[in-house]
Amino acid sequence: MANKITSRSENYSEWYNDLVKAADLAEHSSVRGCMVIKPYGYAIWEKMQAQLDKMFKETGHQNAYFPLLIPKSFLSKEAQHVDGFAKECAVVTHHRLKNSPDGKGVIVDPEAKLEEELIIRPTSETIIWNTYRDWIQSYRDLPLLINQWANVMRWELRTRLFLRTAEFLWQEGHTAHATAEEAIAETKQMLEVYATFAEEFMAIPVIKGVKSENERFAGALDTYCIEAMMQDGKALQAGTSHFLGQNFAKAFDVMFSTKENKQEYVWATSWGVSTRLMGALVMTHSDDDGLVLPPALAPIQVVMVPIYKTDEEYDLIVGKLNDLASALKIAGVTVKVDSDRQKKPGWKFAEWELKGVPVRIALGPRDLEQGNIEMARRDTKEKASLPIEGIVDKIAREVLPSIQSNLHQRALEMRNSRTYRADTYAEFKEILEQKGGFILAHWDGTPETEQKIKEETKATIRCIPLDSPSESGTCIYTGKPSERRVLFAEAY
RNA sequence: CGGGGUGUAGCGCAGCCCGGUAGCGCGCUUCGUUCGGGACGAAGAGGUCGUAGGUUCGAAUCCUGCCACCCCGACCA
Repeated sequence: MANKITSRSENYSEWYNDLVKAADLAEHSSVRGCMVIKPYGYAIWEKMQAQLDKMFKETGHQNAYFPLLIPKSFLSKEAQHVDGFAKECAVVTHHRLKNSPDGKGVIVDPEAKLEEELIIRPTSETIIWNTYRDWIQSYRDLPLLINQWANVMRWELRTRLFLRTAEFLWQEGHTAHATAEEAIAETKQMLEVYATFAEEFMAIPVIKGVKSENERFAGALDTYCIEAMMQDGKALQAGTSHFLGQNFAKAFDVMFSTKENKQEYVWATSWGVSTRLMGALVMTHSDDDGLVLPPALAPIQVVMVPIYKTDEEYDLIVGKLNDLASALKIAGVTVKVDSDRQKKPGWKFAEWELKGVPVRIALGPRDLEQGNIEMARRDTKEKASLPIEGIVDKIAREVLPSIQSNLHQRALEMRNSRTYRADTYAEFKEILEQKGGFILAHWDGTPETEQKIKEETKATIRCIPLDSPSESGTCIYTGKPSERRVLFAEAY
């Protein structure tokens, strides 16, 4: 094996790092905490972007772009917001370099100090709401539905490829509305968009819910989220949608005239998903042999490997594969014919498995004689010899959709088998220590109790699931009354 | 921010304890043979040993400072 991957059972975290590098998704850069997203990884991100962008536009949003740099004073206008982000901001203080006196390299020119420092955006609420003040005068300007694809920077003390990097790529939607009801509806709508995207395209089952006060976005009245379970039983927040109330409108003085010509503050939402979704994709489906990609997001859905000995055979077989590839492309399938003559078939099989290509086709003289072709599925590792006749249709209509739904099903079963109900604190702790996973339990609704549980067990409330039925019970920690179970887990 | 680790060829590492002018595997280049699960042979190319200073006739190796990155923990809207 050229690229050896630590097995999941041996060390899940090492497996993840090995896999991200071996599958050529990303690598560490020479900048602390910042990664280089490699072409294959970026291609997956582009597929995600394309789909999400389409869904945003279908729900009436437009893209725009705001500055990377935010004046320091903006950040402090919303008190909770600055509290949440102050500790992880990169700050621009100067605008010029000059040759150092000793002639070795350059230094920051002390004379080029900025009047006001600029913050590299950790998120764009402040710069955007400062801009919205000029864009919104009347109820006729509302709703304002904007999305931005951008990079942001949060000076994280501990980083991990895709899951938590100092700089990451994301989209952030920022909308403005005339009423609270409309803003709340928008918040929920975007949560649905994220959930649909996760389930149908990423094949990741998610739990929709509301964050507790402790976990809420800094400056939001409510944070809605989707939570997914990774293979090690830990939770990963896969997307958030915030109802911001009038907090930012008040901080940035964004008012509009109603039909009755009264001045009112605007209601806001923001919502985002990031390259962290790449980490979720890896940790939901992949195995010890490498990446496993859902067809909907695979940059290459079908790879074809020719088997041959002579030049004549090579020409014949690659020609045949090219024909099949053309037919598949017409059927809407993305294909690569791996016609590299330097690499042997065995090498290619291993390589494309590592990269998670959903379907692999191999064609050799033996198959050709019998009118057959070998097809292998990445999800189940099944290999089958099938008639060439009808193979295009079978792959496009049957196999790829089947892989997509199988991955989702498998992930759902994994999650279900590791979701528990706990009625006592002892039970709760035992599940966390011995099994890990999601725990549905009663909670008294106070931040203090949540904090205590977190300190003692590392588990936090991932969300209050939207679909959790009301059920009276008592808090596992304090014994106080509770009306519904909430979702606890250790989180990434 | 606390603890640990690592910086030597594109990548992964050995050499350091015990100082003598740098080596292995993969990859790369050329040629030939191979090709149904990570082929083989031959010939090549490639290194300011993180950095600054010190000790010494001589430093990748010993000493001191600095820098960077990684891992574990705390933190993480």
